[in-house]
Amino acid sequence: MKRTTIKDIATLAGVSISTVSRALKNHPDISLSLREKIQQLADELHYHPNLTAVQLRKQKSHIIGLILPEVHMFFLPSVIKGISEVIQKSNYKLLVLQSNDDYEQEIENVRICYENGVDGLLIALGNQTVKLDHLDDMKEADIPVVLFDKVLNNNYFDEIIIDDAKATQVCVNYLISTGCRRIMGIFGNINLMITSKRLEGFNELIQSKAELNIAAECHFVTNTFEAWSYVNQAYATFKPDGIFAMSDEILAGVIPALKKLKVAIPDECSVIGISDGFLPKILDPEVTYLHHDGFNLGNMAAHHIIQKITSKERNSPHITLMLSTQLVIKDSTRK
Amino acid sequence: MKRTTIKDIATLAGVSISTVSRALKNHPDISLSLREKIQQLADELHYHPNLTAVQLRKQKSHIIGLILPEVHMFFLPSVIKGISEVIQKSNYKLLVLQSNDDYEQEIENVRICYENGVDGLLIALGNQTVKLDHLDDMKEADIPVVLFDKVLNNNYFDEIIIDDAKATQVCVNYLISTGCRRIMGIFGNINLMITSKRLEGFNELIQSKAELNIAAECHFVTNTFEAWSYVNQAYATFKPDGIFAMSDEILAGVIPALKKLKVAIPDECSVIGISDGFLPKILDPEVTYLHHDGFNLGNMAAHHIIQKITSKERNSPHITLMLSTQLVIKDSTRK
DNA sequence: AACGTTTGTGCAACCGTTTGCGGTTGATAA
DNA sequence: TTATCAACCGCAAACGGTTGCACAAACGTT
Repeated sequence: MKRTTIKDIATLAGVSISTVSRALKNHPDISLSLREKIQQLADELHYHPNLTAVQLRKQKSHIIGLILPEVHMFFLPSVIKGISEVIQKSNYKLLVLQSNDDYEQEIENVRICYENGVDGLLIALGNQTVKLDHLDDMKEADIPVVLFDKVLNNNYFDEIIIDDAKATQVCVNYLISTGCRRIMGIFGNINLMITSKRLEGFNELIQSKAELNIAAECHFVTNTFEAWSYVNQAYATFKPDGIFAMSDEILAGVIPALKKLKVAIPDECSVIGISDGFLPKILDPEVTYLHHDGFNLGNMAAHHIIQKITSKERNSPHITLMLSTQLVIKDSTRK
Repeated sequence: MKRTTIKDIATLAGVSISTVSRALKNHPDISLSLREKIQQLADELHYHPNLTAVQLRKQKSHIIGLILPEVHMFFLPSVIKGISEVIQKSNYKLLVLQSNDDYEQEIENVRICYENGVDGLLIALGNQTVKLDHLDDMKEADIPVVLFDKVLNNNYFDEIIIDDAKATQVCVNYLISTGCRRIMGIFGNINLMITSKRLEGFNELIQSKAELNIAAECHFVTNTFEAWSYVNQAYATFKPDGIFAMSDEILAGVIPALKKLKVAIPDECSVIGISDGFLPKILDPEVTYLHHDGFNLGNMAAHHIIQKITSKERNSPHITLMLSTQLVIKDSTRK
């Protein structure tokens, strides 16, 4: 069955399609009686506007592209939720694409967004991405782009992140303040700016505490399982008394590894991480973490892109939004 | 800067737009030399087709709607991943909408999908949904719809699920076979068919083992925290020696609660659940679970909807796809 | 009676592509 | 020379709406 169009209504009502179009959006030009008649007719015929046609005519889609490296259970679900909530409330829709940490795929995804006429693009970069050339078309077409979480230094596209270096320092500093002197830092993929910044913060802090003679060791993993097996294998040799996990994904490997090794947390070894806040609740013992709220991040990102879409001010300068974070102290660290 | 259209290319090449259109898709009607010239021109101008226009003309969007009750960290991420992977490989795109377990919102989301001209719809129902009237427009417009995970009995729309009753029975039966005689079942929202089926399976099994005189108690919760607090409060009074958790979300509350109560798992109380398989890896002790693979579910759902979209056979009979499951035995249950 | 004004509606162009059909070439065969 | 036929390309309608503008009728004003 073909869906009913504005034209069908026009024929039935004996008026022109422009009249129907106006009547359906309550344009005061059309007499009230006619408006009501047409609206009722539309209801009866189950009329729904064809947004594709509207899109074409109005040259805007009310669609926002969301490109993610990968959808896994950590952090991203709350980000998606945060984004989606704001987007839907503002009558936008979300085109979600996965890049699988593959640069080619990411390029492809940007292209898809472009061809589909998204009004804006939210993107978290994959770990192979080292330049932003693939966003050039967006730039030229004046389509707002906001980078979040996994970003790259640039002076054009806005970004929403946390102060990674500082966040890391807060964590490590807390470990030190509770007496840790042999600290193991476990980080994600080193290609990501999020990782290099956190690593930088880590190293800086350790150096600034040179007088305490702290032994530190860093390692990079790409998923929970790698984190698990690294700790499992390296714990005995380095014998840390404190471990910093830069993300939930890593944290989820660290704790089980320590438990398998029967290391007492925090008596033998403290654990701290940067986390969304949910995982710590289900791990045993509860983990002390720097709270990095994914939902909030999603909210901000969505609000920001919508604001950029709506505002005429397209040549506003590049800005970086820093989210605030907060240390939540639990049982995984000494007091 | 306006994006270049087929018309711009036509003007520059001194040919008509139809020629350009054909040349760009390598139509043999156009001479090879002209084709190459036009394609090169298109490259230079960074031409990208306007899919909105194509959509309107061809009357198909290559967009598939995905409606979810809520995006949380359990199960759904792998489902999304599974869907997304297949969809993208087949050159489709995903419009993702959240219903927040709100019926009105779900109706709205279906409407959005319809108006945006999705070629197909994948939907997991919210817990308020008791009828499928909101899918009538889809039915009339002959747009394929596939229900997955959270479904409702019906004889029109295809569904992809597991055999919930049987899955539950496998779990509970295992508990019994290892000696449990006081079994606590913790289930999700009772409005969901997924819950009622599992509950049904649970009760049936208990009854079929009447000669063993098994004490059973069921309770319904809506999230991890509720599961946690229920176990925390009800454990002492019922004193179960085995707990069945119907999902990851619940499992994530059960284990921490038992640990807080210092209940030895599995010595004092066994735990078993239906799970995606990831959570058990990070909980301590590792949980025995019936593996319900979200990624696979996503894959199947995506394949199925695409198959329905592509096949001309629109009046094929309603079918229910049952996914297979497998019991994975770990430390949380006695051997 | 002639003239603005308001009110209500229709015309037609436009958004960017696709595609059936028809027309123009030049070459080949009769 | 002329009919035939590929090969190659353009015309124009169509997809389903939106919107500036013209226009007709009805109304009140001097």
